[in-house]
This record gives sequence, structure tokens and C-alpha cells, in this order.
Amino acid sequence: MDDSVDRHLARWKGYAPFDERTEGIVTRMQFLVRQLHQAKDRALVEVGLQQFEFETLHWLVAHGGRATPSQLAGELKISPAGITGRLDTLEKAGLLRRTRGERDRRRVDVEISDLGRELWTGAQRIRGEVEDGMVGALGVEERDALNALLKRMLLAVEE
Amino acid sequence: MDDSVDRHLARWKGYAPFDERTEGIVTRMQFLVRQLHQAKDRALVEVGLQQFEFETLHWLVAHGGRATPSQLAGELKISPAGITGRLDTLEKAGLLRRTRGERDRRRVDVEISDLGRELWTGAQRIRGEVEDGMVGALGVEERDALNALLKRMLLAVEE
DNA sequence: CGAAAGTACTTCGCTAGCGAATCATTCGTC
DNA sequence: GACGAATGATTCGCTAGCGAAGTACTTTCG
Repeated sequence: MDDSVDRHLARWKGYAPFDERTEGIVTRMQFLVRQLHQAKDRALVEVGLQQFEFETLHWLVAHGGRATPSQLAGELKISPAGITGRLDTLEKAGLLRRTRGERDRRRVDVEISDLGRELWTGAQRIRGEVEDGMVGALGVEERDALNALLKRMLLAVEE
Repeated sequence: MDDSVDRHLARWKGYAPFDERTEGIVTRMQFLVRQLHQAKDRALVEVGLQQFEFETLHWLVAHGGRATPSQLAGELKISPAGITGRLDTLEKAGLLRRTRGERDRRRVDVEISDLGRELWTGAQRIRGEVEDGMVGALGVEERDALNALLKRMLLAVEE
């Protein structure tokens, strides 16, 4: 049984020299991540959140509900400018609050609101289902094997 | 040895219930794809191409150097509007030509130019190196195993 | 044959994010 | 204690892409 990447690779044969194994891995990961994004986007419409809004709230909850913009930028791997933009829209939507730091007035304190936490909770369930649908194709020991392989690559890249 | 995702998961424990295996797989794939994008972007600067320009040329070459906008939109999974925008900039840069179809004048024929093919060739080499750097962390049989696991998930998602 | 439906692409208005520059504040050093 | 460097966040101008509407052409069918 062929997947879309097999078909892609088959069409490629002869046109250019490349390692089919490598190309398969890379392309499949790209497709899966893209599928995940799209499926989650669709699912999140139900709770009225967008992917990037959820992602921000998610990390905020992971930090106990509060953090600084730089922390978020670092962990979400987006630019400082990008964070300001995100926080602007999230704050306008009432999902979080921003307050100037007392001790160090350069700092800004970002805190999730009750509404934000509520929507996050609903979204978390839905997103979990989407991820399960994808990973559910594998048995438990296969998931461990996959995780180990991915981790090896990630460690290599992160030095 | 922990990677960034291990650290992420550890911090999460207790804050919300989720499957660590699933989250690990999903997050690692996302990180790897992101790393790949960034590394390729950096590498492509050398030949003066951007990620999206290369991607378009790449598929064009895979189709024998010519295709229609709709074909490209379908295969690259971007919107019709997005394709028009891409082709605009690529055409302006002299990397391809667009000509109205003779027989069916609704159609547009997209054809890669000599310059486009030349730049693609240079870029292909560099991108291959980046991918190898990531996948090179694994042995040959491990790559096969990884491909098999990813394919299973992709097939499940693609129905 | 001619109107209606379908197809292929483009235009338009909008959004999230980036990099570089800027502003405000704090730290370090003499 | 004052001045220059460093730090944290924001503003600005720009880019790629999206969805919806529009345009130009072709096919279908009464």
C-alpha cells in the first residue's frame, strides 16, 4: 500500500539523484505536521480559537498561567515582534492580561484570564483527539520506538 | 540525555493530563520540521533562493519542467491565490515562464527557465546536505524503520 | 444554437510573522 | 553618582499565504 509520499518519490525517480530514504523521512514528517496543523485548525473552530492562540495559551498554562513575553518568544520560537502581535490580539480577545512589572519596569507580566483558561481546556480535549487519531495508527511499543528515533535526530540537530 | 522536548514534557507534568508518548511524537516532529525549514532557509541564501521558490522549482522539475498552476497548487497544497503570487515573483525573477494555453485558453502553461534549472541544481545539493545532517544521526536500518512508522501514520490520516 | 453551469486563473482585502530600528529602563564601571 | 552598555518590549515596513469574489473562457444540455 502506497502513501502520497511513495507516489511522490516514484514520480521523481530518474529526474534527480537523491536518497530515497532521507527524502521519505523528511517529506513524511512535513506532510504529517501539515496535516496535524490543518486538522487542528478545523477542530479548533468549535471552541472559537485559532492555532496560534491556543499555542500561546498552552505554554502559558504550562508556566503556571503567567510568563513574560521574552520567555514565550523563546519557547515558542517566534520573534519578539511576533509575540507582541500575538499578545495584542489575545489581550483584545480577553484571553489574557498584560501588566507592567513593578520591580523592573522594562518587564511585562502576561497572565492568562479565566476565559482564556476555559477555552484552553475545551480546546485541549479536541486537539488531543486529533493527535490520537494520527498516533493511534501505531501500537504502544511502536510509539516508543518512533519517539526514540525522532529524539536521536533532534539531539543531533540541537547539538 | 534529554532533548528540548523531554524538558518541555517534564515541565508539563501535573499541569494537565496528556499522553506523554503522543505529545512527544507530535512535538518532536514539529520541532524537526521547523529546524529543517530554518536550516534550509539559511543554506539557500548562498544560491539566492528562498524556501518557497525552491519548492516550486523542485516540483516543476519533477514534472518534466512544465505544469499548470492548478497542478502545482494541488500538489504543493497551497491555495490558488497563493500559487498566483508565487508564480508572479518567480516569473519576475526570471526563474520560469508563463504562457496562455493554445487549445484551451483558460489554461496557463508554466515552464522552468534555464536560470531556474541552474539555481535549482545548486540548491538541491545544499538542501540534501542539510537533510543528511539530520537523518545522518540514524543508521540505515533505523531509517527504514522510521520511514515505515511515519508511513503508517500518514496512511491512517490520508484514509 | 444559446443560456446556464462549470473550470482555470487572477485580483482584492486581510492576517501572522519577520528583521531592523526604536524607546524605556536598568546595570556596570570608573 | 553619572554615563555608556545591555536588556525587554514595541513599532514599522514588508512578505507569503488565505478565502472570497471576479474574470475569462469552455462545456453541457434543453
